[in-house]
Amino acid sequence: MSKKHTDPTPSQAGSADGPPALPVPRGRTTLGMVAQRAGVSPSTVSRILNGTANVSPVKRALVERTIQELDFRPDPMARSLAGGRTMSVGVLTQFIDSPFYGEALRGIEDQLHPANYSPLFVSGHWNEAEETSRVALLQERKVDGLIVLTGRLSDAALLELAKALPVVVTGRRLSADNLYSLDYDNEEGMRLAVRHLHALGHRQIAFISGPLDHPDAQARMDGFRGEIQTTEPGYDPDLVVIGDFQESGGFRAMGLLLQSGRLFSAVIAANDQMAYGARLALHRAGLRVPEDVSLVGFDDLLYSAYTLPPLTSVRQSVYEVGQTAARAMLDLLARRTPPSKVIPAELVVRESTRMVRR
Amino acid sequence: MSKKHTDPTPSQAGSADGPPALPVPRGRTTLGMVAQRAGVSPSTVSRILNGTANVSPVKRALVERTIQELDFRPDPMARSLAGGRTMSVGVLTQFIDSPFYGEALRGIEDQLHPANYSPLFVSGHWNEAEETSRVALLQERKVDGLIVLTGRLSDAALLELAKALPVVVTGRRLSADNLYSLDYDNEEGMRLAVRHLHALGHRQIAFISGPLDHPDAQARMDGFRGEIQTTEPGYDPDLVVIGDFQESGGFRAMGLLLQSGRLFSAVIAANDQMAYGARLALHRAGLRVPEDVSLVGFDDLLYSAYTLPPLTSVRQSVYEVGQTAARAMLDLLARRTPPSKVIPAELVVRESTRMVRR
DNA sequence: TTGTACGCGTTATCAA
DNA sequence: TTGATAACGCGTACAA
Repeated sequence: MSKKHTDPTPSQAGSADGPPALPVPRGRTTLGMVAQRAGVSPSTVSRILNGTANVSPVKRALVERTIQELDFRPDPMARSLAGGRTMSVGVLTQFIDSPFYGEALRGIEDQLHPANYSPLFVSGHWNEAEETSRVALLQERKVDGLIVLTGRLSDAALLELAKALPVVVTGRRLSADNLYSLDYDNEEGMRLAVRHLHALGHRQIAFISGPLDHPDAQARMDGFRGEIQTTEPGYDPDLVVIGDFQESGGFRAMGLLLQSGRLFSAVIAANDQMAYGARLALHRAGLRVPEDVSLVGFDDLLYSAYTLPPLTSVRQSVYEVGQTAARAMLDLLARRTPPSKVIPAELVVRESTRMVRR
Repeated sequence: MSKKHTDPTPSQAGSADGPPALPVPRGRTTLGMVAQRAGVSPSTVSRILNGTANVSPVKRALVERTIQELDFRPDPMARSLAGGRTMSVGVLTQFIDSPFYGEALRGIEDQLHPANYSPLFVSGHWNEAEETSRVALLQERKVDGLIVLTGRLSDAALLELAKALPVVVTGRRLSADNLYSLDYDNEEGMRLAVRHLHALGHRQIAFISGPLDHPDAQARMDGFRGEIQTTEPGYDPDLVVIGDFQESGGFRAMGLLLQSGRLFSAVIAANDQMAYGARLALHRAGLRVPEDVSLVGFDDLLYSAYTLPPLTSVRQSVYEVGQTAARAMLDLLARRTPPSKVIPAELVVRESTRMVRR
């Protein structure tokens, strides 16, 4: 009789006290209460919850009904303490408000939520030390898995992590047990851009690169260089300038290009943001896009369809990358082998490119 | 002698095995181990950690040193289970990749982290039911506090929540114990925009509103209407059209405006994204900005400085909103009263507006 | 000021 | 198949 929680007034929701009232943080139904009410032991309830062992169909049904009635949901914290899952997966991104990776976050969220997992977002700011400490934080929080969006962690560090928990990493080609890597095809995307311009008759193609210590930037640069080398005048280092993946960097880079006096009829920016900056610089210099120079971006941000002129850009659905990463994580978590999948790059031709002027 | 964890090999970090190796998830140092090593009771360690009671300076120093040596960090889960804090605060936003609220998330993150709190981001998608369920999820996860970025929860729901945990809301004017609300001044911002245009001689000013069931949209609409009513021709309902806060909606809205045959020399869009769409529609119609029509946006997104022409827009530092909200939360958590602060709106004049043509 | 003992809600081990 | 029982790591009455 001295039990603490007795008669836990089930389902008292939906009374007539106003609109969608928040489910009253009821005196917290516990697993023990369910067990008691169903007349079974706590272990049995736990087993049913986790599918840890076989339970007789009758008891299972009974317990499941009771769970419904009491609207019982296991406490993630208690679960974690006891060595179970936290139903959360850590997501290491670089800036929480990145227009590029942002879509990936949404993809992850959209996939994880229906599976009852919660993403835990942390930002590494493109700084290895910071990434390392954020990942440590995630481990403290006992995430069940870790999704790493590119970033600067070493392959070795990732491999090491994969020994402790399932890891999904994008922007890399790595192979290991408990580790799934998902590389989008930066090189191919860049090749597409070069070929497009080439087909339009452009021969002097300038390139605004991202910072080369940035994995995406390096890959895109490789793609550009590789493809351009197979064409007419070949690769010309004077036609490439390094930016910082920001609008301002693109602006400055274009300024440099213009100053250099080198001629070019087209420009590829390693990302859309730099393309925006470059476009403004061209405008300031009295040059029109695409009449005077063609411009190609990379990423196909949402805005790019609405810039003036609408920007031709290389698209690799980052949203899809996020979704795929999350699904792979779910697979890993369920001890299934995720299907390998490549996110294709695709060129979206709009109005910033046209046939070279003769 | 049958203790489980003995001699927990302290600080084995920084050996010569490669670059910034991840701090080996050591066999987890526990509070008990600290206590044992320092020769005090676990409770004493706990008290020092939480400042729960007075401890003699000598023991305190000793324990603190031991904590350093062992690199001990309390387990958030265990802490939560035992009724302590989780050192996490829930953040309800609407879309994790919103270009507008994204900056706020960064502001929150930047403030919370140094204080050792982790944000837990969830998205409500402008859907009251979803917001409610996400908040419930946050409560399950036992967040210490809750930051709500605008959204559709009722004031009543918020007030109810504030009884259970500290709450900070933006985009609202609410007052209650344990609740801090932070309203940015949409109305004033809109007034600024109208006055600017008016000063340039514009009299026929069209307005592209956001969806009116959206709090920000309503406030901005109110601001526009209020100010325009005090001027020359007054408020003309035919000159306002409802958009959806997206580029595409701005595009369509401008199309409608153009079709209507009504004359106007300037347009205000309730947010930058719609301004982008409107600008493209104007372009398609052969109208130039600002030569033929002046255009003003709202939010001053990062891109707006790089659009063609650079967009005149109303700025209210969302980053600052995030920071302020987070600081207020920290205050609430520490049982201090947050200073009331208003985030001022400011007009950033660029090149999309000019004197009306006569 | 300090220590002991218990409880938080769950999972895991071991018997039965 | 099921049920006790012991952790998990920490906070906190309560006692000393």
